[in-house]
Amino acid sequence: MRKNKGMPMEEQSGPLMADVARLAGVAISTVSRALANPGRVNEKTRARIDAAAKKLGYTPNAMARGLRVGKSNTIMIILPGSLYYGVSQVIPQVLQSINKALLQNGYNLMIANLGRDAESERHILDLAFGGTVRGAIILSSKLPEVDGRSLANAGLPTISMLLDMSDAGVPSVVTNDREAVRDATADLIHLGHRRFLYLAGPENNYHDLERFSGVVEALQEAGLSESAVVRSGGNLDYQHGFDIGLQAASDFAALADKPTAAIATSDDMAISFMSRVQRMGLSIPGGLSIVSFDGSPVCAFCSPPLSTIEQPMEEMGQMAVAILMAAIDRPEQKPEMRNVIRSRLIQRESVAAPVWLLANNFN
Amino acid sequence: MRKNKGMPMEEQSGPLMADVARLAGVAISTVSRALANPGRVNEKTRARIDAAAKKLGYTPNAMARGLRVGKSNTIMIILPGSLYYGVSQVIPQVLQSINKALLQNGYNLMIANLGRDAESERHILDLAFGGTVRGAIILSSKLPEVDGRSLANAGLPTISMLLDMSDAGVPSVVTNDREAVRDATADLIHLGHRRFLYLAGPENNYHDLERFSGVVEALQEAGLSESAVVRSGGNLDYQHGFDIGLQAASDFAALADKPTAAIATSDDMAISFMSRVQRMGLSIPGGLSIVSFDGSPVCAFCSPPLSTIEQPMEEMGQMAVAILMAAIDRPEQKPEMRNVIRSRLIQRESVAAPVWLLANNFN
DNA sequence: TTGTAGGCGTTATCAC
DNA sequence: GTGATAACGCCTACAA
Repeated sequence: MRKNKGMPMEEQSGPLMADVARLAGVAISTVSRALANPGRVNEKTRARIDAAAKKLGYTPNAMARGLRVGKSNTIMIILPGSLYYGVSQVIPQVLQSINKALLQNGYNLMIANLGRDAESERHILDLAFGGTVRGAIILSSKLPEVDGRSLANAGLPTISMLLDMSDAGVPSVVTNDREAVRDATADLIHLGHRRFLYLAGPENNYHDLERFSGVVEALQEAGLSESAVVRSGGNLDYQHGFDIGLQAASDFAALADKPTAAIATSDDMAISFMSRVQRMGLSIPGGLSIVSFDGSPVCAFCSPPLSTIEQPMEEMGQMAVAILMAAIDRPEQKPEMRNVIRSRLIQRESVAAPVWLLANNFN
Repeated sequence: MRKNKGMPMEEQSGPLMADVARLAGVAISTVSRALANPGRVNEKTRARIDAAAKKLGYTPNAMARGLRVGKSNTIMIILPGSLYYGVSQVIPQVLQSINKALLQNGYNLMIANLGRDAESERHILDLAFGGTVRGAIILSSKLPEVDGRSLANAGLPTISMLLDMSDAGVPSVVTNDREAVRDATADLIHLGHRRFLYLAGPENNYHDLERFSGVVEALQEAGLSESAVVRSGGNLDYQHGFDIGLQAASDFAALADKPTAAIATSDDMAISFMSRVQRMGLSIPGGLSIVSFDGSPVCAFCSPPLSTIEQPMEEMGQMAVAILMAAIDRPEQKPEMRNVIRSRLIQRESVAAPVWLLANNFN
């Protein structure tokens, strides 16, 4: 019989370490050692203990261990409340790769959604300050902060992914958006394009700033004016990519001096944009070239197949976890603040030289 | 100074309940009550305690509470290792809706991946038997089971989603796949189609069985033979939907007696299939009608826009959580074993009457 | 190499 | 209404 002073009514829980110890005829502490530190215990005792544990189907209680050692073994990933999930599979890929990498390090993954409400911030801070999690990977631009508490001073190892938060002191894993877009734009210029349409996500978002800068840099390098690019969008979230594309198609239709190339900042917007302008009678890439962003597999099956800049999510997830693990295990060692993974342009048939150049080939 | 007998070196942790008690000038137990059970404590004391807690930035330690009450407040979602993430956004939507619903009930969401390896099964069982999680939502057809332990007898409230596991005693939330496909097929028959191509996911998978049965039922009801449908695929995972579609296009090309309608069991396969057969010169829906499955938003922007059967993920997630909460809070009450949410066919331009019927309209 | 014992931070019971 | 106190299950410093 167990004692039951000060305890609530309880359904039967599984076997305890004490049960294993009794069956193996040793002290509890020996069981603990045998399980956690097999080297520090006699081989024969260890075998007896293992057998007993297996026989009872013993599983250590994670919360008791966590409380005792003052460390949890779960990591939280903070996803923006308005989660972007388009054709790009970014989120599932991130989750998959992070979870896999964490598992190999003995950690679990917990999901937290960061909305615009104080409630979701409070929840995340509870997770952080309540010792539930041991570290965080954040995919949102804002650090949770509400009534005095802030993730920034939770003493919680935190890594940012996709967005550069190194300014806020958070080590970040990002892609070279700007460079990739600059190169893609330079390619278009090289093909003869001189007038561009840029499809923007939410204005002033890190990605928008980076990617648009890439366009502008390419124009400057080619001696072209910034006025060579027309911006569309800026008021909708990436989540509404399809709507951005539709709006951009309207904008395009209304332009007197038509661009010959479009640069979309997500595959969603590229796809709906392309669909709509084709329906308007425009031919692609003949009448308009399109380059897009995200590297969604489905782009290969658009008509025409869509050129797109791929983001190596698998690699980014692995690196984020590696940096996080280092931050946990060796806190004294200052991590690299900005970690860049290279994007790759996947070239497909949505890009060609502009028609006027093909027609009168004298440039 | 804190005592430190038998304890490892420790970095400073946050304020404790004892600190709040000291600052408020009450006993620890009163603080505990004030925070968890505000009604059972004097209004003025409660206010003093709240103020003290806020001032110190106190956050209760979740593991200590969990250990004490013998219950955790996290739920795990078990995702298949070969995670299907195509254009359909099924997984992100599921996660989003489940997480949101759990949050409202005060629970956290933990991710677990169930691969084909014993290691991942062991990990999940550790979570279950180690008291880390309070319940599980499983999206995989196999219940983790390894060396004696099985999720089936972990005493862990478990709900299946997408797949019907009611046979295994697991309450399930599913869509009416079969019925939806039957109706869609009946529509095609009604339009005049008499010969069909069926694009299958992995053979004998629950979804494949259900959906193909739907096709066969419709044929039978119309007095047509089962030989009216040709199956393609069956050897690849849904994850490789694009490849299934490409293979189906080859199969289609090789058929002497061409089907006039195709039924795809995921949007991915429909999209790559359509892309490939169009490239072969086939016109859609003129030469071939296509109906697909998943309801991916991108289908609206295919050319032609793709008819697809939508799965209401949001609703399914909410129901799964509702049932899980009931299973946790009222274990004596037997839950409904099979919970069906209706799918909806989104009709678009990829479906039309077969050409021969349009041409000689005498049937 | 093994056993003893104290305590991680919280909550529930019991007594006042 | 409030305070003292004993657990929850495990780990580790220390003694043997």
